[in-house]
Amino acid sequence: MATTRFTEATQPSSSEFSVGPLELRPEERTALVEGVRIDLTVREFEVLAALAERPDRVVTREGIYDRVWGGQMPHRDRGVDVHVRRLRVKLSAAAPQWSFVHTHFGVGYRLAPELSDEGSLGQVA
Amino acid sequence: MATTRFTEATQPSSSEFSVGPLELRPEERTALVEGVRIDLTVREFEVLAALAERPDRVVTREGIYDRVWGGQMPHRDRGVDVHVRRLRVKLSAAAPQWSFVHTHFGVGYRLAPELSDEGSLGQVA
DNA sequence: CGCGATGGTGAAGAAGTTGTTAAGCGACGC
DNA sequence: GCGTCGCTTAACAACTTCTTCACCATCGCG
Repeated sequence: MATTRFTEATQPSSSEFSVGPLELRPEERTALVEGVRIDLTVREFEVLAALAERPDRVVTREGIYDRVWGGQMPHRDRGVDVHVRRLRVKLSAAAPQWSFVHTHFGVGYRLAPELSDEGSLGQVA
Repeated sequence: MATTRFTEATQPSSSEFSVGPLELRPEERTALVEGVRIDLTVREFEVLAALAERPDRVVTREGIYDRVWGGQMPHRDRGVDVHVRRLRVKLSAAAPQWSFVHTHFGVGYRLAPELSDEGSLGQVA
């Protein structure tokens, strides 16, 4: 990757962690895919973080809600869904060959970086 | 697909348990056979859980119904049967050499992982 | 062996969930 | 004060799952 080298200067804050090609920097509320920074809003980042804290685990909507907004999720609230969508849009824009967030019908979402089968091919129409 | 390694991070929730090669994670409504996730719907998982809670015991349809749907099973209801079937399909798809759910005619079902006799034979298409 | 009862199977429609888009609002910076 | 940005909410479309039904296979019993 053509990441500019900051010989030392770049001290990783203790809290940052990564899941596959995804790197999270909670202190900066910043995420990187394969080294490329993606611009997430605060909410988007929080949702991502909620999922990233339990990679490959299904996190319920309630769990995400509580982790991001705090408290009980109002019945039929769609906030989580909408933010997950925007997250997906940004993630796939930054790394089209990867799929990260998987839906578990009736339960919630799961974060797991997976290479889409069309990875080597040009790309979907 | 490229299986991503989740080095550690994944801390097991306290409630998960297993029966033979089968692992259940109630919080996530997720089941694994020999470590491989199988995609079960919520109902399917609940039925499996109802059986898994009493391994090798015959659980009556009424028992399963009450555990999954709650309340008295309507006379001649076939819901349990239908879901058991779909469960079987998915289980055997994930682990063809195993048979898990056994029918007890006139009574109910029993969960017991058993190696099918053709396990060693190469009968794979 | 024949019959009634029970379970297996496949399919269609109903019900429930999620995807997607856009409008309304408030906060912020200029 | 105005324009921009992000969050929330609503509405509709698309999709998945559940339920129900019909029909066939199998079981148990006389």
